[in-house]
Amino acid sequence: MEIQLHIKMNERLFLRDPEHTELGKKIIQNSIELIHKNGFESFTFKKLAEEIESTEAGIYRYFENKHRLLIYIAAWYWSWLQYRVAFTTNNIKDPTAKLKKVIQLLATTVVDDDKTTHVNESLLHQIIIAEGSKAYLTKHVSEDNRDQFFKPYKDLCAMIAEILLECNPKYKFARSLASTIIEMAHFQVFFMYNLPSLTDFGNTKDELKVVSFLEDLVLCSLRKK
Amino acid sequence: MEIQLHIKMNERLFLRDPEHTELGKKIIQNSIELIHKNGFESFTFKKLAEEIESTEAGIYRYFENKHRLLIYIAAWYWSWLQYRVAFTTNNIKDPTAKLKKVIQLLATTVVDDDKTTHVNESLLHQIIIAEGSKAYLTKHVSEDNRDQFFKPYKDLCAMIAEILLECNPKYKFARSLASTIIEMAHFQVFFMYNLPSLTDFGNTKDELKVVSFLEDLVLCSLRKK
DNA sequence: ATAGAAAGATAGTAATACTATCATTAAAAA
DNA sequence: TTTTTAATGATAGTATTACTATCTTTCTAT
Repeated sequence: MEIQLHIKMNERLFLRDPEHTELGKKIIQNSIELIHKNGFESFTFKKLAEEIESTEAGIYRYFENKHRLLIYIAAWYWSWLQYRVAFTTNNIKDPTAKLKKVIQLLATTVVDDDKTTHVNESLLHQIIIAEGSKAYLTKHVSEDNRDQFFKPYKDLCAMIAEILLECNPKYKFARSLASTIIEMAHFQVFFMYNLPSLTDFGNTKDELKVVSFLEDLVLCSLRKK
Repeated sequence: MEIQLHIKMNERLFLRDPEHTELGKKIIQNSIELIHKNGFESFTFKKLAEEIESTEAGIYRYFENKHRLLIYIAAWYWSWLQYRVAFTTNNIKDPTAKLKKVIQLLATTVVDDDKTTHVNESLLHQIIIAEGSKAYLTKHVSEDNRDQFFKPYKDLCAMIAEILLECNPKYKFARSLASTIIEMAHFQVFFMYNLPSLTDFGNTKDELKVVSFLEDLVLCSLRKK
């Protein structure tokens, strides 16, 4: 049995749908690899074109600019995570157990998922840790938000907030705690590897310790007082 | 009585010390204004030169590139915050009270401090919220870290971690919680204004609610179990 | 009076971030 | 089978960015 996972993306994110063509898929796949390798700042459509043996102009037919492409792959990532959260927590009754699953999904290394051929989820996860915030840390966030570019992120946040409220319906900051979990699952891992003294896990580099920290943080907050 | 506050900066951050000359001070002051106005992405040394009626080449005598300048002003900000934390919490015995002060300093709007003439702290605070992470979210973090560029941030984090340990010496994640407080004090404010559904404060836009959230988060975690 | 440091003026280069145009190929519709 | 259309390739060109280099002028400390 072969199952293909297809994520329907916001059409305003691209000029031509990259999922529909070979070149499009190559663009996604190779931009993930290039951004992972050299970072978003030094990533250019020219370099990408050389990598896939196409032309710069060809890539501009798919994406307005490299920032849109970043938003695209970030949105894809958040959609995919939401699917994984839904899948993983399905049939689990205990909201605390659900929460633990979610934290683990967010903070630990991803293994490449064969259900999507042209996306290397492992690299993507690392990209989002290091570059994801740049998708919204711009002067045009609000416009981009109006165009619904961040809907997948916001949906995931809302989903986690619901689980938090299942744990404790009286908790007052469900959304903020949800976005804190998401951001910190990534930042603490980034810090652990790159600025270790900002964490308590620098010597072991063990992602499971980030999980412990977040579990402790969240479960304490939700405990009824 | 006039008191001047001077922050000694890491010398590797600049080519010529901007605090020592008129042009240097103008560079700092106006780059803060320009980055605040148009964002870091669209900020260039050319535009800055026009603004201060100097030349691009002149600015390159002070900073290697605009990213170094960003690190510089971020480092200045973190040093300044550390000073404020030390000043504000001085003579307070109760560690919980200290903590509350710290959270407030981090999350609420800054009023321009006359002790420093060439830095508009209010704008600076807003810049760091929106652009601060870009200082370290790069492929060359580790090198920059080796050059001690993030020392002020790490010192502040360590200082907050100490207060956390005063509250509860058995708490296991003091550094990670400290960096979480710092990051979230900024991100939650950013989200509140720009992606409100990621928070619980979108309708009121009240920074004090971010303070409440963080206080709740931190104090729960530190409570002895 | 003069040496040295800082700033101004100007020029130039390679790379980036695009836009435009025209030809070619491949697949789908008539 | 022909015709249309969609996608791609090839090439060129522009404005801006991110620098480096050089030479002159101004100011200031000795």
